[in-house]
Amino acid sequence: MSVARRREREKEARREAILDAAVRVIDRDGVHGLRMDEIAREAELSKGTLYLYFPSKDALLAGVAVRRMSETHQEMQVTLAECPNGLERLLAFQRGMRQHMRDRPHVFRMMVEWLLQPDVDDQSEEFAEYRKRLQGMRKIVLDAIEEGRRDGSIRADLDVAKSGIHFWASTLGVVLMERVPHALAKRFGHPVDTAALGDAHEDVFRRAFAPDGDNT
Amino acid sequence: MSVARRREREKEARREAILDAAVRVIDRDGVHGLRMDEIAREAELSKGTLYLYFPSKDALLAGVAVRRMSETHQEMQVTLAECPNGLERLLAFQRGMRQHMRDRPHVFRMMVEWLLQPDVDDQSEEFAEYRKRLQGMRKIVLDAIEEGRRDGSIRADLDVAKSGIHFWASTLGVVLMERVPHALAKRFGHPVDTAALGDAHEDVFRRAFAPDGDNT
DNA sequence: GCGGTCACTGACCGTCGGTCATCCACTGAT
DNA sequence: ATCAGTGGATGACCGACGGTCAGTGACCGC
Repeated sequence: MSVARRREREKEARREAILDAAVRVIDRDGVHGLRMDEIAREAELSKGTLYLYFPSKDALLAGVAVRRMSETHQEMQVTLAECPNGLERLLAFQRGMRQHMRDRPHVFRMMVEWLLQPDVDDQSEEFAEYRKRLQGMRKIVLDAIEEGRRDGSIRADLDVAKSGIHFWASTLGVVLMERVPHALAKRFGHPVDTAALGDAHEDVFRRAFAPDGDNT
Repeated sequence: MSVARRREREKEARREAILDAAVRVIDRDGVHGLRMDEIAREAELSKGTLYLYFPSKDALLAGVAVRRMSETHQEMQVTLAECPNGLERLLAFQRGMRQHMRDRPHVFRMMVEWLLQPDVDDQSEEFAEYRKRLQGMRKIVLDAIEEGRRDGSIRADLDVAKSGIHFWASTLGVVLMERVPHALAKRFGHPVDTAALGDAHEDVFRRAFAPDGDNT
């Protein structure tokens, strides 16, 4: 009775093919204005079929996001392992996040955009997986701060949870502004030096987290 | 020939009435899922009429945003004037922004959401006005840093433009996360202490911007 | 009172996420 | 070989929503 197994394999393959198609469309046309019909066409399937594999557009996008999170996570493990202490690891994490957003601007922009939407479909399995990955990311931050406190690279009087969530929040802000230079220019009326953002970000947290009397 | 003048007055009044209606709808139902039909119904006008006064939904929202920016700006002038130095003014500005977002969660959330949209209609007069207000806000930040450098409350070796844009970016991140506790909880799988964000934010910049050797 | 203007209306359009009646290829039992 | 049953795939269709425009009527100057 290997038919059932083959069916299952094919089903999984098709699911992956749909995600592949979605990534191609996103990389080609951007996330903005991403249409299910377009993904269907790229995957050479009908739109209805997409809904056999994903309960909603949000779920499909969550599937794409999970892939990207997974890639980032893997790439970062190497870099993070090389860091001499907690503070450096924290800063490397933030650099890694920003780097990855630069590599896949559309995909990451998508992740951020629907992160802000209040009514995202969060009931899907895909979303549950996405949540898991995100928790993993967050754990990296918390662990790095914790370790930095132990190895002396970060002030011992810092509240880990508090600083962690704030580091996460401000990094989100930096990434957002780095990734929308065009929108920024529209709003501020002239180009903005987004390249400086990363520098400033790192410098600020280096100083804010350094033990007292250590302002290198 | 006062007819023309009266017409103009009435036109302005209707425009304001539409904005009033929009604000009421937003305050009642939230920005999410805001429909032009709903604004029209609230204003006791037909949808077509809205488009006689605003070229697009984005423009109408920009009109609402301008109102809010104006309110914030006014309220903040008082507080800012009382600050003893540049650093305190900078921090007061950030507190003011966060405070206002707390008072008008829906409206401010809207501003942020379509700030992230790449294809917002930015050709309208309303948007131009919005841009002007935003530049005003940004100027407060830059001036505060500049003044802080002069009065010694902020490190003299800071690059004003660089630090300014970063302060703006990270404040944006903090505000975003403060304002979406529900979405945060969804993603992190448990409630997040957003109240701590403001504290941490202030603490970080106090330390990062303080002159060397001054870690109070 | 009459032609012209102007604000206003609401039925209608195009787009897009999502649904469902239907079809068709394949399977396994007879 | 045949055929009922299964399940994957289809695409026409729906409803929601931003935006449009031909038509209406109130008011104005003449």
